[in-house]
Amino acid sequence: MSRYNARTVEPKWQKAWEDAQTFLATRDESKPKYYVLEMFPYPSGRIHIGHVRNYTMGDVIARYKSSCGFSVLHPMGWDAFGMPAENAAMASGGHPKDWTYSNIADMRDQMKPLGLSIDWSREFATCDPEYYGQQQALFLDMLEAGLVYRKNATVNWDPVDMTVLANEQVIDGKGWRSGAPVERRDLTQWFFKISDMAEELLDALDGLDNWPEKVKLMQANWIGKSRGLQFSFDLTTPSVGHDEIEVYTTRPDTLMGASFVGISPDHPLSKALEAENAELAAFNAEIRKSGTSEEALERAEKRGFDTGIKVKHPLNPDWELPVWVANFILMDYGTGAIFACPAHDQRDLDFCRKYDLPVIDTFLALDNPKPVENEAFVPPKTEVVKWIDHFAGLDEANGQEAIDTTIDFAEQRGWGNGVTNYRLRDWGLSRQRYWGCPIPVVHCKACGIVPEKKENLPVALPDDVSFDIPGNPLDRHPTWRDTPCPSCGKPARRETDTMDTFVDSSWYFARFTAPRAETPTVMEDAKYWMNVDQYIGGIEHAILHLLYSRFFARAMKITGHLPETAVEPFDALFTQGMVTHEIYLTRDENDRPVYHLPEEIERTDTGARVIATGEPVTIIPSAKMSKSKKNVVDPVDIIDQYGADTARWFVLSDSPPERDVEWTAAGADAAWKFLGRVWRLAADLGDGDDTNAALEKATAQAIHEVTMGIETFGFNKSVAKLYEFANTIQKSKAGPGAKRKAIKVLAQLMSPMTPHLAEEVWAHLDGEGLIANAAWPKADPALLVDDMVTLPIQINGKRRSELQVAKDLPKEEVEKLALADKAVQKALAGAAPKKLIIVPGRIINVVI
RNA sequence: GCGGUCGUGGCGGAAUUGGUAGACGCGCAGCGUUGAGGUCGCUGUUCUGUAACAGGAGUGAGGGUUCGAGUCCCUCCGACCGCACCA
Repeated sequence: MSRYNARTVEPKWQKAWEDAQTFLATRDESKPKYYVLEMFPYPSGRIHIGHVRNYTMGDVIARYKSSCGFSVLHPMGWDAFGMPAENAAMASGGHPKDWTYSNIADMRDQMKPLGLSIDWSREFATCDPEYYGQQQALFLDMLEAGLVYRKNATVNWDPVDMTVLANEQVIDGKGWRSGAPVERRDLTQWFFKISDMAEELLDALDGLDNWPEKVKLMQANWIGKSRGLQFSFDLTTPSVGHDEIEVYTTRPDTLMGASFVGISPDHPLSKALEAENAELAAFNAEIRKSGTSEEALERAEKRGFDTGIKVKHPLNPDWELPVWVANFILMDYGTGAIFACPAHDQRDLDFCRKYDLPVIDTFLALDNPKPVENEAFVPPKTEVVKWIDHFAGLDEANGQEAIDTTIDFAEQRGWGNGVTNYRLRDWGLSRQRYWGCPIPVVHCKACGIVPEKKENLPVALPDDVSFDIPGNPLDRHPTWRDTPCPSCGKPARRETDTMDTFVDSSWYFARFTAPRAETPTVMEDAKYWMNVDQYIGGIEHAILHLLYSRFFARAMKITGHLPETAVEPFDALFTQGMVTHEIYLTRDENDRPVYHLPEEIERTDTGARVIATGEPVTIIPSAKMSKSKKNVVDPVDIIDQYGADTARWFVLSDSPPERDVEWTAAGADAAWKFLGRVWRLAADLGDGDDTNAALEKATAQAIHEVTMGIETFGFNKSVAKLYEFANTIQKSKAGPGAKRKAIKVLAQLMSPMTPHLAEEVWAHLDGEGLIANAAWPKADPALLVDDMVTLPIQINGKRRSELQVAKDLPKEEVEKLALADKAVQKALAGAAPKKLIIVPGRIINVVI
């Protein structure tokens, strides 16, 4: 008996596929197309077992769809711009370009042995000038279409390194390298007008039937549509050129509970007051010494500064409210000014308790009408509450009714307007960094901002740069930066900001349809291949990447680069879970954590211990893989040890694809053993004309269930069914002819998951051609129906017995049989049942 | 802080979407194969209980709806993802 040897078998079939160009995507108008895409990786240099899971899922779909007669596009590329390349250059010299391309080469070498059905002829990296040049062309078209503009925006500034910091580089309000407290700083930056499409991006979510509900919900919340009231508070005395403060509120119904008016430290009034109020200037300066992330702002302790200015309450001119500058008010949302109603907003309440401001209830709960103390009363907008003094005359009403009534009231009397607002802000794309796509514009003293001419694209990054000085090397590059104005020809300066890497990943899926074209896309190809039929990636991209891509697809339609039908570029989305691994932890003498590699520990009856020292180990299960925690599984090691099919089989087993899966050595071993068992089934098999009805029925059921599993992204269920089917074949007493037929189907059903083994089995059993090109098996529907069913009998909801009946036995007959059942007889003890529930084909419940 | 998700045996997980909880795999136990170990094959395996049945308990905790709840609703606890310059 020959042993299955993945090490020789896998490269053999990979070569066979390559020689036959099996996975080359061709635009074949005679066939339906299918576009499978997994989110492309960042070229860190090492593939991760999470990549293996992601790409294997896509590969299963791609191979399956191909077997079903589709012309499949399954491409791969690299999300290759970004900070890690620059960080590497700063840390250890070298050039981001060399670092990136060498990483790509390494990762490609690690990926190819997985045997993925990828059309590698379409591969590109976003840092290829051929790609980002087309991105620059897109940018210019978007600029012309009015989809891009400039405005001021706040960034994290490291005053020591003299550089802009990303949010992740700000740790506890300090720069990660310098340790200096960061400051907020205003810069003029480029923006995409995504907020203009807020309504459209929100509405269109309804049509995305094959997206996870949770992703749509997260996007809807992110867009954050709200209707509220915009109105002004008049200052009692005009101050620094301001005589009113315009506020936006989503709860105008609580206006009688107003306690103060709050403005953002960056509000124009606050900034104007700084000039004459040193104390406020100091306060604002202090507040600006925090990160710009929303999380940092919201979590910061509530702080405020009383400006001394007073405003009049719009409903009662005798009622004066103080104006405070408060750190939790965002200048980006609404008007950058609010009125605070502490009784019905926890943040406002915390603030008022801290600064001893009044708390006024405006409504009370019907069942528990207690005044607010230290917990704001914030009922759902659907809950009916009792109003204390509603100025528009409400008594008992729910929040939504109150809001609507109040807006109408204000509009009728002309002191306020109902306004629809969105939380979604415009997308700032400027980055003060080298390793990104240059923004193709020129700053000319005479002509202002001038787009680069398309024939001059790409505006390529210069290679002769260094990273030994902080800041953007483009900014200080002597020749690249200086360029003649495309309009007047006089000396001018290039824009030295580059684009956010989210731009690169917002249209790569479209580029894959014509990756070598001299325009961003080619309409014929885009029309044939778009949309992506199945997109697969991590849940961490649920909001930004997907929202930006949806925006870009619309922008590309407007600028003529995508057809109208492609404005929602991803027909179906699947978000897969992580691959996790246990962490092995001990503590050193100072109680600091010490992490151990799996090979450094051994299992004991009670847990595990360090082999070298015998020290007991704490095992943390299901942890995200991280180098520093020493729990990373390298796919290259797994492929060396077991082969790609084992790794592929494992990552599809056990966990549902949307959930995390824990990598275990024992699980990998089990996968490997199973593949060996399948090979042995086929290896010594004879031939014959014999048939076997039971095996044929099992085969039909396996085809049905495995296919359903793949169609519904239940790969773990397909895997379980394949185990069962293999067990059935193994235990079957059928002759070699019948078994041969069953095993060939088994190989086909396994081929999307373990393609190398499947080819080997197929070839061994004299299958025709490559299994990759064989048509997907079809189940005989007649073999899928059972004539008899087993009905469980419950007594008072507890299973007590069961009944074998013909599938179509009339209800009355089932009833008779159920009541005649021994367990039922015993429980009834001669009495009649209170109720008898019979769900045909499902269950019987006798209520006593 | 805000938004979203998840929680089932010793472990990973299944459950036709409100109808037999624990499929399938790991681990463990017993038996067989093997010179031994591993491999391989067979049998068993939620807990409790029993000689064996019977019986009882059971899906993070508590409550509710229902003939019937892992699944629906409410409260709480824990873990994870995102928060606009990480990709």
